[in-house]
Amino acid sequence: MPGRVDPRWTGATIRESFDEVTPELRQQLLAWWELHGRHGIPWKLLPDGRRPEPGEVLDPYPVLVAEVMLQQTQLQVVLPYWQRWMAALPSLEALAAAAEHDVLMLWQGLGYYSRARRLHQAAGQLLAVHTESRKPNPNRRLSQNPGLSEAPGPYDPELWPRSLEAWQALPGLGRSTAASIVSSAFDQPEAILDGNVKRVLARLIASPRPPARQLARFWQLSELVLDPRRPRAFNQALMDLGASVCTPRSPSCGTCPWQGHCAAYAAGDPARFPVKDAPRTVPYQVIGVGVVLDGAGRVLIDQRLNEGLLGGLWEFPGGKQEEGEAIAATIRRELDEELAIAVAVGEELVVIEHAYSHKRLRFVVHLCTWLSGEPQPLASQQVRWVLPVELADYPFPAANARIIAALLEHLAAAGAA
DNA sequence: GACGCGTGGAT
DNA sequence: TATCCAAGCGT
Repeated sequence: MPGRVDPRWTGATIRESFDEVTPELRQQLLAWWELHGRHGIPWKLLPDGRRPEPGEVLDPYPVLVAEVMLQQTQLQVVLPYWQRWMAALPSLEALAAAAEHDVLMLWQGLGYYSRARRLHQAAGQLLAVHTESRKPNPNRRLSQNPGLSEAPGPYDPELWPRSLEAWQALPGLGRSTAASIVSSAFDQPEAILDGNVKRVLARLIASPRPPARQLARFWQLSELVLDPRRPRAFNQALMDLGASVCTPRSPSCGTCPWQGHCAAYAAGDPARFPVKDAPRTVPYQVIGVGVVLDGAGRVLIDQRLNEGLLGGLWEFPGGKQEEGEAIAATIRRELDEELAIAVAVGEELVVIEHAYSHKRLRFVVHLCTWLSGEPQPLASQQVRWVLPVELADYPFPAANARIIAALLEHLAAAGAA
């Protein structure tokens, strides 16, 4: 039954039901937020720079872009990417019309690249629905097409869904991102559940189990505490609290508006929450990489498949070193298997250690000379010979960006000699 | 429900 | 330096 908390959640200072303390929790958090919250986030302001009043609507497009960028990514990292994106693709129409290549260029360095491609798809879907609904349709009754008589807002209200379900149906948008969008843009009462909220709530109730194993209950709890009168402000306040006060390592409980209600604080060791599962050991692999040059000074790159790691980005070809295999042999074998070319492996260009979320790689990069075979995209979307100066026009993952830097240094040194 | 999926900031 | 972890989603 909604509106009632599992008795096991009740911590030392939460003796009755949550229903009785939620008004106080809301008031305390919002009062704290007015003084200490992050109020300058650009996509949460009106065009004139004012904060929106309760119920006032924001343009959903900047919010959509920001919320997808913010998935598993900190605010200060997102900000410059969002600024650059909005300058390049200032509208949903511009995004939908953009080439995927340009979308990935704007996302380069942010990570989780499927987000960019799915956001691109989502823009196309939103616009396709809109275009379809605008087509004259003799079978559609007028009453089925409301909105045409509504007063025009600062954005096209017909273009953007209001319901959580419609947003969540878009690629790359799950419940939390969809809820963030509708609560931010429309001030609708939908609960969110990101890392900040999980941590704050886990401490509030001193949850003995990892949030990931209690997702339904954490969603329910986020719904319970949400202030339905000021959902936009409340959700933002909850995240700000987690980001600035209820931090992972050493929370500043002395300044927390919820200290008096926090079961983890009452238990004496708030940093013990949220309880975590034991971390998985990440595999370690050595990758042989070939920077293949032809006689015209061009270098060979390929575009990765959309599925899997770094999908859609470009790279220098290579692959995993096998047991007992010399790295030069790895490079020759991989370029034969994946590109059907023969190369002579030359000097080592650079060695790069790089950690992903789920594996650690050591890239051993060698300059190579192309010998024979027209490169084939046997394990990639496409392959291309480009001049080194043209590498800046392709989206590369972070580790490959370091290879490019090393290559340009090498060429500059060779040219100067 | 577990796992794959990037990168950089903070400590 | 090593580790944690971030405005999560799709499969």
